[in-house]
This record gives sequence, C-alpha cells and structure tokens, in this order.
Amino acid sequence: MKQEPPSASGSRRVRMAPDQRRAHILNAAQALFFERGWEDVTISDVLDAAGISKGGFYHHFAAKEDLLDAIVQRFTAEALTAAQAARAATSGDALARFNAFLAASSRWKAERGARMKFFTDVMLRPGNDILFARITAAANAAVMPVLIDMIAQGVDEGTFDVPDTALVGETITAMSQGRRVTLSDALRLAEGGDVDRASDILYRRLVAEGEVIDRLLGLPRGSVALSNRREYGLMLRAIVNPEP
Amino acid sequence: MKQEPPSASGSRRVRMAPDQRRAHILNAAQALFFERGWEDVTISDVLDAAGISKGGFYHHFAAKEDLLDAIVQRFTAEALTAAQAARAATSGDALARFNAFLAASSRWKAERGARMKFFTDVMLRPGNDILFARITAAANAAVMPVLIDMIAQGVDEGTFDVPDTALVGETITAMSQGRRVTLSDALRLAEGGDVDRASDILYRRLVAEGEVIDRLLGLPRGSVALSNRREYGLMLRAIVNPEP
DNA sequence: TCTAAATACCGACCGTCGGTTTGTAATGGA
DNA sequence: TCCATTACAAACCGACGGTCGGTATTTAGA
Repeated sequence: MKQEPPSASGSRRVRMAPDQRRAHILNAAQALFFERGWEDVTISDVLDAAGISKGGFYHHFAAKEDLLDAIVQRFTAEALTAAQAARAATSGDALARFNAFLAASSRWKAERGARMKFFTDVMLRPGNDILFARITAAANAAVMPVLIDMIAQGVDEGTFDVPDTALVGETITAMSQGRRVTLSDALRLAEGGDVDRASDILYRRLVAEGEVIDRLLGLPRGSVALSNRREYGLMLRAIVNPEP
Repeated sequence: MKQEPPSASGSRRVRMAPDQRRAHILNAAQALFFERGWEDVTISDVLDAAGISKGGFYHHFAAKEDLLDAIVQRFTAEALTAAQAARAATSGDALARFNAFLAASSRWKAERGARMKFFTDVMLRPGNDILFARITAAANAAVMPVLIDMIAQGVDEGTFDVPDTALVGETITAMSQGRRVTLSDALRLAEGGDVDRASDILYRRLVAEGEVIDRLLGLPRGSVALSNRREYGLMLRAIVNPEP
C-alpha cells in the first residue's frame, strides 16, 4: 500500500530515549486516568496529552492494559520501598516499632495525598473504583509480607498474641481499606468548609481502628496509636487550599 | 432508508411479556458473564444466547451496564432476604443468635456455590474480578445493616463488647471477603483430587476467622463457631463430582 | 367488530475504540 | 559512508456498543 508523503508542515518528529518516552507517556496517562477514570480515557486522549502518535505509543506499550500495569507497578514499588524503609527506621520492642511503622505509613499516605491529589482524584470520582482497587490491591499485596513479618516478630518476642499471623495482617489491611469511605466523607466536608468536623470524623475512625488492632494483636486497649490525626488534618487543609 | 423485507425463512418473531423477556435475557447474560467474564462477552453473544435481536434487547435494556446492574440487584435482593430470614429464625442470647446467623449464611453460600457453580465460575476465572467485586460489594452493603444490628443488640444485651459497632461489622465482612482466596486454593486442590486436604485448609481458615471475631466482639476464645466445615466440605464434593 | 394507538421486536447501519500495518526519519556502529 | 536498527507517523482495520427506521402483534376505544 502506498502512503501519502508526510505533509510538509506535519508534526515534528521528536526522538527520546525509550525510558524517558515511556515515563513521559505514563505520566500523561496517569494524570488522565486519575482525573477521568480508566474507561473514560481513550488511547487517543493519551496520545494527545503525551504528544505522540499511535504507532509511537504502541512501540512502547503493547496494550492499554499495559498502562495500568505500569502505573500499578510504579505505585507498588514506591509503597514497598517506603514500607521497608519505614520498618528499618524503627527501634524498641515490637509494639513501639509497630506504632512507628504505622505512623510512617500514614505520614506517607497523607503527604502523598496532599501532594498529588491522589486521594481526591482517584477516590472521590465514581468510576475510578477499578483503578483504585487495582492499585491498592497490588500495593497492599506487596507490603503485606512486611506487615506480617512485623507481627511475627512481635509474636516471637512475646509482645503480641494473635490467632493467626497472616489472617491478622490481612484483616488489619482490609479494615484500613475501609478508611477510604470515611476519608471520602471527610474530604467532602472539608471542601465544604467544615475542616474541623472533617478532622474529627477522621480522628474517631482512627481511634476505633487502633482499638480493633489492639484486640487483634492481643494488646491492652490504647496500645496501638493510630490516632496521628495531625497528618491527615494537614492533608485535608493542604487539599482544601493548595499551596505551590 | 429503505429496508429489505424480512427474509421469508427469517427468524421467528416471538412475543413475550416484558418481565419474562427481561428475566429470560438476564438469565442468558448471567450464565455467559459467569462463564467468560464481563468484558469477554459481547452484546451479540447475549443476543444469540437469548435468541433476540439487537433492537429487541435495547427495548428492554438501555445499555450493557444495565445487565450488570440488574444481575447485581438480583443477587443483592436474594442475599438480603436470606439474611433477614436467617436472622429472624434465630433465638437465644446474642452469641447463640450470632452463631446461628453465621451458620445460616455459610450454608446459603455453600449450597448456592454447589448448585450454580457460582464460586467456581465467578471466582476462579481471572478477569471476573470486576464482576465478583461488584456483586459482593453490593450484597455485603445490603446485608451490612443486618449484621450491625445484630452486633448492636448484643452490645445492648451486654453479651458483646466492641470498640465501634459499625467498624467491627465492616471488619468482619472485610475479613471474610479474604476467604475467597483460600476457597479458591481449596477448590483447585479439590479438583486435583485432594479433597481432604482442601477441606482441612478451609477448616483452619474458618477456625482462625472465628477467633478473630471472638476478639472483635470481646468474647472468650472459641465463642464464635464459624467452623462448620461440613457445609463447605459438601460444597467441595458437590463441585468436584456434580450430581443431577 | 373495526380501527388506531401502543408496544414488542427486527436488523441494517453508525461512530468510536483498541490495535495493526506500512512506511519513514533519525541514530549509531562498522 | 553505508546500513541496520530504532523511534516514530499515520492510514487503516475489525469489532464493539448503541441507534434508528421500520414491521408485526397486541390492546383499547368507539
């Protein structure tokens, strides 16, 4: 098949190193997906946003699904290294280390939420459920061994007492997952101006989660301090009135 | 636009009452979706299976998504009435009623799994995650009030002692959700012939879940008896060698 | 009982989407 | 300098979800 010669004033042909191009496309795609959801963003949209042709795109990605996989992988890798770093930075007995780990985790999530509006964009929009589910599922699965290992060490140490290490780890993660709904409500409240009430709702949820974890780990009430609402409070404010 | 006269030996024109037709289409669609997943089943497939034309289909359903909604709704309604019935059939103190409720629940799930291969078809196939997620999410959300109400009654009665009623309810549901993975493993084992080991794995999981719920409800270990492995054992066998 | 409105249904057609193919300009090593 | 490889462009394709004009059957009103 013959092909028209490229129109003289046609698009510029910009060459990039494969890694750079991939990252470039990925960034554009991620922003679009977070904003409008997986299904509502077409390959053409990504093409326009990234300033590349279809052929160029499919030279770097095999399918639309590959974009999702890559985004998920990026998040997973980040979450895992952050979790490992957080864990390595802990000291003291199992409970102290566990608390420090949880604090670092929520600090990470909160700052991430404030900086890139991950939570607002991904969580609030309906239709982004699939996206959110895949990302968190993968990230949680990656981080799970770290969590379970911490619990196991606590058991060995005699600080924790659990029915089943793996199940308790999964339960903690699964329960924390539900925080998304509370966070979503709080965000709506905060955007409506009622930041204090929003913080309060979040705080109560965190306290309750802490008490549940106490029980799961066989600890006296109040041992696990998940109640670092400061971080989430800061995040709420950062989202409500964003700063450069 | 002129249209060809319908070919003489063309498709028969069968008229049905709207409700019947809807249900008919829905059944065909559900079977296909459970078998091959949401994305891999086209409207045309449903058309062929249901023996209806495109125009006929879109006379009863506004979009493909409507099929999902309808299926989800059907399941939700079934689950809710079953849960309410199970709850109404209980007696005794809160713990006894709770145990009876759990037993009825798993009996319902197990028999359902055995009868219509819901679990095998929907859960094992990769790609059916979306389908499974939407169905269980809706069903759980519908049943949640029943669960929470039972817990609240136990608290009022003084039998239970929980940090936060709603959170505990959600946690129990979320944890039970994870059983899907264990069930999936067990199913694979059972289909490989090792039914005993499969039952055993399931049993251990159920015992652990029971102990977790004990703690969540502030009960002594062994209070909650989730360990009715008989039901699941029967289900496993029913799936492995199905009977007419 | 005749007729007209309502409605269940048909199937060709359409726009869009994800993905493929064919062709070309830039790059770098020999 | 040549040429193989790479990075990209753009025309193209089949399939999909959905629409639309039209037809057959039932139902309601007189």
